[in-house]
Amino acid sequence: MLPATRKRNAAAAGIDDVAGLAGVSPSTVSNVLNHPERVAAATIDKVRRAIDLLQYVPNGAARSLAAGSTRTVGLVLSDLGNSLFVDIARGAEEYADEIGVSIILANSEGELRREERALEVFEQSRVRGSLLTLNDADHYRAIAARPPGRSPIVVLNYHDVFELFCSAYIDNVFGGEVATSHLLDTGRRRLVFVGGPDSLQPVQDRRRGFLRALETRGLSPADQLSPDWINRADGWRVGRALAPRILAGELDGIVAASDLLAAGIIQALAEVPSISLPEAVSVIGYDNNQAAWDSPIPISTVSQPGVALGVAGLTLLENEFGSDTHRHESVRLQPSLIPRRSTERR
Amino acid sequence: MLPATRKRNAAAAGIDDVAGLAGVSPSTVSNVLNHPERVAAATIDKVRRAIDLLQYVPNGAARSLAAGSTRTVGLVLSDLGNSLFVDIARGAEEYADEIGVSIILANSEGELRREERALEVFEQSRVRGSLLTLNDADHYRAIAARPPGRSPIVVLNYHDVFELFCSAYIDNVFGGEVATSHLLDTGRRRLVFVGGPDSLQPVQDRRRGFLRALETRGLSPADQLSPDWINRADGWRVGRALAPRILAGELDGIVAASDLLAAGIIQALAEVPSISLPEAVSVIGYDNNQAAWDSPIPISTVSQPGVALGVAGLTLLENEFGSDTHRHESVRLQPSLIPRRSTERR
DNA sequence: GGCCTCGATTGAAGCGCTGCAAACCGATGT
DNA sequence: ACATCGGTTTGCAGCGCTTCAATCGAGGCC
Repeated sequence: MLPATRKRNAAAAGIDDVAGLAGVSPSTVSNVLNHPERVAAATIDKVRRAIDLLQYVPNGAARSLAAGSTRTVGLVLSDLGNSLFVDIARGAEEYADEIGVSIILANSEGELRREERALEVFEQSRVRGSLLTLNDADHYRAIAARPPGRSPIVVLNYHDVFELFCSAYIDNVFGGEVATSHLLDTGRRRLVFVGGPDSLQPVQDRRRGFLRALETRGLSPADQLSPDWINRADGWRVGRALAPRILAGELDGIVAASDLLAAGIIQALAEVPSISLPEAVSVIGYDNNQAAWDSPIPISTVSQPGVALGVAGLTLLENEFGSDTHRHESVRLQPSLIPRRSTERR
Repeated sequence: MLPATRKRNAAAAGIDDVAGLAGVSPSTVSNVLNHPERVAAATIDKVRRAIDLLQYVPNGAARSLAAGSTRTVGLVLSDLGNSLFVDIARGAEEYADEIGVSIILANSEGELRREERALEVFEQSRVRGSLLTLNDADHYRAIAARPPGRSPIVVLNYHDVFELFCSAYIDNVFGGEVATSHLLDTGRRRLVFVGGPDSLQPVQDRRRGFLRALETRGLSPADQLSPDWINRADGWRVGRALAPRILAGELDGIVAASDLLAAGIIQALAEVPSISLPEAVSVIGYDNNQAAWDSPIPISTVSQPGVALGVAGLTLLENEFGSDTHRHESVRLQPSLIPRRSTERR
């Protein structure tokens, strides 16, 4: 390893130093930290003062070793570029703060290898448990096949139908339905769904929601398009292709599987002077991204409760951690409609 | 297909169990893990087999307690929504992997309170040191005023002129210069800079680079605009305002302080049929965001070496950790030009 | 053969903290 | 006056691992 050059601070204060200064025993200092209710108010004061004075920072390693458990949970995020995951982190962190837990993050880039490695690192640091965002069934299977971990895992943003884990996810079918119903409610009838590929479970679900909403009212889709991906450029191409059909009156509403897609479509349509939005055609996106509100024509969208997802995940984890007789459960969260100008009634 | 039940391991194997199974002493197991060069090859084999068999996961808390140091470093990111920071994380993680260190992330949302809290959590887990991305001078001052930490901090994406810390940052003045020179090189002469507010140090620097590039060639700016912020919507407004001036031939090149800004400008201009890009006007952005390549007219941009920044930061940290006689240093990284269609020669 | 050397292995001593049971103490009840 | 009783405080025994000095054993050498 490294040569013995390990002293930065002359000597970091330990619990004994604090105890000495405060004139109590180390145990009492420990109690102040962990079970303040057992300690007399005056003593707490003395000890706190000593802690401040010495700038004592308890050694987490020693704490968790002695206590046999941590107050840390791991969170593996699969795409830091996606605001949904950032929201999940935000929610989990917020709630963690509340219950006095700390969160450590890891970024898997959606790669299975890194998901596994992150879980390993977490297990080494003896987290209480881990939250893991998952995208597709293959990863799910791989994770489930891991040797039974020491600490519970809660799966986020993926519906674990087998209930091998606790899971929390967002109801994308419902989201698609909500988006579609909104267009129907504002008087549109000739709707097209834009989104692909269907190998992405959320996209597939949104499409299913779209179809279900129409079916419920005895309508059928004007069309369904599956661009290669769901980015702005794909939307732009779709928009170009759709423009003539809009002018021909073939369709009056577009349900896009993502805000980027919707933004691209709107952008393409804006370049056609004879099409004015939202009169000629309503467009709704999905995700409540920056792209949606930060657009010349603010885009209606379906907002995913990422923050709530984070909170729900952590809650599940804490439950599982507490009980011995635990049955895995799934929590389903509902997305919500955010109407903006792009779907205003004409 | 999948095991229907998972139960937690009754008792996780410890180093003694491994030692027992392998028929050696716990010390030897420890040596296999930490100083394999001291152990006979045959013994290593035996021990490794036992470890696998028992699925032994060493207890990190105990390790770092006994060893007195960790192989973990903390990384505080100020904006997970910005791909630069995600790249920094990627770079740091990559290099960390290489040198056998693990990274724990925290998300500060650019809030000082959370930056401080994250550093505290890191210190409790006795990281080797922390990487901290900073935005503005106030935070820098607050962090510098903290009681001298036990572990070194390296500041990222902020030029610490006082050298209170090691720092690694990207040369935004140079970036602005490169962007501007590119427009000049492609025959544009009447350039305008768009970006604000100047309280963001990077924006200010980019503007300075813009001015410097012009000055070098004895030119002066056609104009400088300072929208409230640097998002797409701001760009869109700027674009609307600029359109008539472009038609009037007042300007033929736009240097935007961010890709979102550039994308907004281009979007606004695209709606004016008589302006065609990039013939009428060249636009260059900054950041190499998705917004830049994923645009109907791919946007030239200046790419920031986020990955390299992460690597540089971790390198600085490791240096500081190793040596006793350490002098803080700053590493400056150069951004690079990515020419795309939006600045093609007319 | 006895002695020395050197790589490989081991036992014991903590790392800094927490949990627990035991100890303490002033107050209360009889 | 003495036993009792909560609320507080304390001493002690580890938590699971690493480290370091001590030990072991197999050659090598005179």
